[in-house]
Amino acid sequence: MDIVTRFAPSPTGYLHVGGLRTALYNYLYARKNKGKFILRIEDTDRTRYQEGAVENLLNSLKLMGIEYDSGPEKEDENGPYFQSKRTDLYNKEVDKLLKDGKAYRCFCTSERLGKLHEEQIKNGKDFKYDGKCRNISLEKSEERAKTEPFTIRLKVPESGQIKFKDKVRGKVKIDYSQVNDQILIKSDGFPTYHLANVVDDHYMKISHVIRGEEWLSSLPKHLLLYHYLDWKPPKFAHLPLLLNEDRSKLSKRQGDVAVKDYLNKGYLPAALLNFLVLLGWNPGDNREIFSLKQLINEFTLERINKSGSVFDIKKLDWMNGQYIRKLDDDSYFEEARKWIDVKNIKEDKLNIALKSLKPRLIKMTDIQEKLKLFTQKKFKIVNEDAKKIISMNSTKVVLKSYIQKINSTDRLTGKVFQKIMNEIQKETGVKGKNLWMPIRIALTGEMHGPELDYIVEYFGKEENIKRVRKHI
RNA sequence: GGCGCGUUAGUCUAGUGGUUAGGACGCCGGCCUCUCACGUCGGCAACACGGGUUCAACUCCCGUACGUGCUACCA
Repeated sequence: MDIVTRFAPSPTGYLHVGGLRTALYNYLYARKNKGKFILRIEDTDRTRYQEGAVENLLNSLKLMGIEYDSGPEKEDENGPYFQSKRTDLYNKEVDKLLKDGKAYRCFCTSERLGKLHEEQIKNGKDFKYDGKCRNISLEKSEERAKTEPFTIRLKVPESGQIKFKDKVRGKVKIDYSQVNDQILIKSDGFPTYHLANVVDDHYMKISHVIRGEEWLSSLPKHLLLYHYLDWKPPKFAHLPLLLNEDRSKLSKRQGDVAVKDYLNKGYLPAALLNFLVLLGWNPGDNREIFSLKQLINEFTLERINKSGSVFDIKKLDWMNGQYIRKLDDDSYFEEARKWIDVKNIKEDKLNIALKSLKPRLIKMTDIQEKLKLFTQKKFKIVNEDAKKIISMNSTKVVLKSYIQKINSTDRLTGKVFQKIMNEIQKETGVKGKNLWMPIRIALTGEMHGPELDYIVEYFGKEENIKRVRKHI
């Protein structure tokens, strides 16, 4: 069987990290099995549609490196890939259902439905449609349809139960008595998710539906639709939810959920992907760092787990740091430049500073702030300990000797600096903190920071002398 | 309320009847001729509870609790 998967978001805002993970799993499964990965836009709810949402979705996916084979801007014979452009198809199929008595027109007003719902809540009953229009004859229904507004509902068996297998959950069974006569076509003529989804998945030849757990409860409706239409249903895999820290469903309230937010904050796409793939899936051994290519190789549906996972930003931070350090220097320099705004610094000089920062970054947005240590022209020593150290007697001795020694070198590199410090230690007998800290403080004003090699080399001979002289 | 699904450390997870319950993040500590970070080494920390089944249950069954999803003319 040919493997075809799909990601089917609705254009109601930005791409959500949970959506990204769903897209990723679908993508990985398709690529792993040399199948196709499709993007379909589910825009049947005109009230929730947001301008620019589709462009945003496409753009986010692109930035994350997830490429689809068919979809918007990649239309082919199975398209169009916007549900709003496929209404004829849905109507054709629902007509069949109507004729076969598998669906029926419902003329109930939303007022009546609202009242019904209220009563059911009050009486503690199941919240279901009461079937008032269920047995209107087809002829009468056709007649009334000419003058009255209506919806079309799925005729769900009144008793019995449905059993099915989910690739993630295993065997699941649900009583039909629990399943509502779902509306298939809304009074505005547009289909609901349930109808459109099944029809599209069938005609787009989807072999595996990999989607969020929130759909598990409505799977009976979908399966029933496949059965009524005499179609072979695809395989299903319902993914565990992504959760907030308090274990509720991941939401905007408790932090960022848009993929763009994370990108803007300086998380690398590869790191975000790597982090997300591990929320609900594992390779079966202790490895944690994976490139997209490796993931394609390793991914299996069988290793997706059942329980929801908390989106732990601390681990994302760690992983992003890993990815930054893993970058080779040239790619790192190139990436870093996107995140900083510096003027009048020569490239190789800037690179020295950047390199010293590389092991210290969590997010790319950290760079600008950390770079200040190098770019600031003036500073005051505010730390009390630093003041103490800089005014010690041994400090004067060390600094004097330091100036003397760098005066007689032509180029002050990190290596030369190490040699000089060695000599100073031997000559003055000062060592450890008392030897090194004076240089650091004189150069930066701080007690903490990157390795001195880089700082010394960055400033060069003249600037070293200038800064150190002030403290003798 | 009903129904579905889930439950190994604070978090992500490995584990499929007999293990000193493994790894990762975080946290704590040692080391890395200055600091902080990186790295490295080590440490703390978990099978929700109660019944079964079995010579033996984290593992199988039932129940309870808790969490979560659905119960829309939203997806």
